[in-house]
Amino acid sequence: MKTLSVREQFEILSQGVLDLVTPDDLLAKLEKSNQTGKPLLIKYGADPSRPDIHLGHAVCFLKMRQFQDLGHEVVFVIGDFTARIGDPSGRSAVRSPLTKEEVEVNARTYKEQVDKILNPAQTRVVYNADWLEPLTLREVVRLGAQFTVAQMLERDDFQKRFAGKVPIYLHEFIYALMVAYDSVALNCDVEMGGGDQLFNFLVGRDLMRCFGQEPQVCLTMPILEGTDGQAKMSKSMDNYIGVTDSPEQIFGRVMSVPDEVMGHYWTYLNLATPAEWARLKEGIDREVLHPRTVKLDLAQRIVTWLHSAEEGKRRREEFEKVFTRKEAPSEICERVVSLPLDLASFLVSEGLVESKSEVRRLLKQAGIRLDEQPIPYSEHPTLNQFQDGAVLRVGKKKFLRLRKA
RNA sequence: GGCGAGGUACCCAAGCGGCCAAAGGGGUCUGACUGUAGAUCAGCUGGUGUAAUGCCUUCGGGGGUUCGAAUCCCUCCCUCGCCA
Repeated sequence: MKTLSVREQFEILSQGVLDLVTPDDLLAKLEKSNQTGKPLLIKYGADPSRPDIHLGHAVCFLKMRQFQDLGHEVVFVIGDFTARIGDPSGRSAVRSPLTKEEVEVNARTYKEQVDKILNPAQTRVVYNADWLEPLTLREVVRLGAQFTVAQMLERDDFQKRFAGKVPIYLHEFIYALMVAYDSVALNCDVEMGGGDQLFNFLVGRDLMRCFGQEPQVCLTMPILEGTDGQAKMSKSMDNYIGVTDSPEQIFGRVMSVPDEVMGHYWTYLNLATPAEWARLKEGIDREVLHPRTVKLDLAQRIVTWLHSAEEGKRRREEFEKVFTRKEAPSEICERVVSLPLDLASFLVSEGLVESKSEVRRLLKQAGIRLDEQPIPYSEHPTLNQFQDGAVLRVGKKKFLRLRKA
């Protein structure tokens, strides 16, 4: 397809991947597609109970986009079957089952976000309940007969939990089989996901063989660290940057990423080639480039990508204004208030602070300011006067402009 | 089915009749320093507030003993392990 040779396609597609099982299979599939003119089917399993897409997902989507640009087709498998059953194993969160309607709403939200990165014309959405629901117990048991418990326990996650005496539920094995069966149902060519999915993908590969299909290529991408630089990016860790977050949020969150993982953001998100990043890194190490500047560039690039060049520039200026020069942001929510103002109740009702006790705590620690002057602690903090347009600031990031009635 | 070990706040984990809103660590948050990074230091970390040895909620659920229970008893639920 297009003007690129199979070899060139392969080079592009295999760049930056974490696992590729196997390179030869991918080459063969590309070759076949090239000859028959039939696009490859790229599968991606989406969890409809978590419709928020963040930069961690984007690492995969960008790779999928490359496939699309080479003429291939992406299929999102919405895991509505499992979502509608619910997952009782979650120790922390009790994942309650979703209704059909909720799944549909989430799937639509999902698609909208995905369209920011992928080409909608080459993106298909399917629901796995369509083929999982009709399976009989007989068929499920037969699927189970293809694998041994020892094979299942090979999965890193299971192994750790088993060793750590953390419960592993039987249905988790079954879920792994179902993900694999999705691949059979679709007869897909490539399955894509994060590095932690490799095991599931390999199960799919084996299962396809059992069904006499050409086994899928398993392609995983490196996991992007969250803004804490530690755990992988995820909503539950609250260390994520959503693709639909506001430009301001995105910019701020990127700036809070530790320097050590900044390179991953640059390279995993295709904002720099490894060579380009190496050059930036060298500049930082030789102290000709300030790491902050490199991060500002990064934040600007990401905002530009997910919003617009104009926003990117604006956000950068705004950031420098607020945090480098410590000025108030140019856009602040305004509230008309009347005096005297019960500060604690006001801050809580405005949602700036969780509770009145916290207001007290913040006051004690000089964390609430009026026009950059810390408000002194008192048991019943009351504002008796202020200049019209004065700026109330809570911590580093929350601002509110006060207007007189 | 039998035996044993467990279930404590956002997470890990101590406590095992009152001084327990519950040690310690991690994380969050605030302040200093700074580059809204990291490191470091200091502080905070259930709510309410006539400010207090007060009240309400919180030590798996329910019930009981007691002036008083995270702590003792009963019962139920759940997890882990060993043996069947």
